[in-house]
Amino acid sequence: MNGYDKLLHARKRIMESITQNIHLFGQPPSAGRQYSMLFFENKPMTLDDMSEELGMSKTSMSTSIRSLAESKLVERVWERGVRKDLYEVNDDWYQNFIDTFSLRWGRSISLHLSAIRRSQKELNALLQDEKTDEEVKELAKQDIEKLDYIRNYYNWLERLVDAFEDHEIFDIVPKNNDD
Amino acid sequence: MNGYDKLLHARKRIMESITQNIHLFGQPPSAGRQYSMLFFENKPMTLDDMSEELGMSKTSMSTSIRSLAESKLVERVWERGVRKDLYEVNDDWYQNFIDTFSLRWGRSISLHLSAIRRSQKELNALLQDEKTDEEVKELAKQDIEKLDYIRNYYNWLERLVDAFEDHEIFDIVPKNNDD
DNA sequence: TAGTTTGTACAGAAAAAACTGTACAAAACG
DNA sequence: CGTTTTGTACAGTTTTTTCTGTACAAACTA
Repeated sequence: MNGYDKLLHARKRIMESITQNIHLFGQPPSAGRQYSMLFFENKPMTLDDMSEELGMSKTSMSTSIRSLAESKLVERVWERGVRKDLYEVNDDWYQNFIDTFSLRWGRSISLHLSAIRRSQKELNALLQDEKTDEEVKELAKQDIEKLDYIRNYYNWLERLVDAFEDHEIFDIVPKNNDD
Repeated sequence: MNGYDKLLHARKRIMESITQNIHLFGQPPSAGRQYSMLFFENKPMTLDDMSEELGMSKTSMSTSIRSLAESKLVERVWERGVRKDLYEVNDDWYQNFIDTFSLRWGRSISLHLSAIRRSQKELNALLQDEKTDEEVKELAKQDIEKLDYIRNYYNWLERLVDAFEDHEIFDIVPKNNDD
């Protein structure tokens, strides 16, 4: 095995590692191969480049690169004289992590909080209503308590997301570690 | 609609919200229905209870409850005189979040770090070797630099996971918020 | 303007994940 | 000890996701 092959071998290990974990960023497998290829490629690539390099359809490249771009894992770049779309990796992995984290959990948080608000309103109405059975009232009380708990949890999660987004998190877990 | 139906309606909204987001905990949809049912049920349930209540196969209940238990989202409890396995939700949602977070990212971290270590070793060997082409050496240098960057990132992520696991995170994002 | 080139919409194929039903081993019971 | 109950392994089915190939609209070129 010559030097260049050894280099490729070392790269390939990392590429597979990335590919196997891209699902943590909500990306399909092909996006993982694509991302890891772009990571080692030192210049921006076109859809046709990627298609050829990975031996996959151009359609597939198009959809997965869009998914990667929406999650800000890759970026479109412009180069004079080049008509095709060019893409390269967004190389701030810390920010990538933060963006993905807020996106994934943020959706869940707002969905839950609005559901909780509505249900608590209904349950409170049930408590106020004198026509409601005592047993049902008892259950409603229990449910309201449970919803109070998870509402507090989601509030915490919301503040956690904020702490990531405004980089407060780096105060307790700093980036720089020279070990 | 009578009082009890209204209660169930309010519950159902929350249950669907939970079901739709259970994938964030790496759980299949059926586990979501199961979990949310257990959440409102005020006593532990057996596989047969769940199967009947959800109208799903017992096999399905068995596999998804195991998945939930492995992620510590539910717990097996014991009750005298009851032969069947009984399950109830683990109601510390903060800890659930932390456990899932560490599990999901922890796997990725150790996988990546070991891949990086190996590849960096190979690339360094390539640099030392006088038989290696200059061009290849140049590429190797670039790759080592890239791997240094992501190694630092994964070290950060590892410390982040630690900060969650030992609850340091509650220092900057405290649980108690009485709004 | 006509002729290319380029990205993506859409329909269908292939692969993966989720779920079901049967069968059976292990445990509990009497 | 034999009988019954209980959870799960496994094979097969359904559903969902991922990927491909064709077709076409928009953008660029000359």
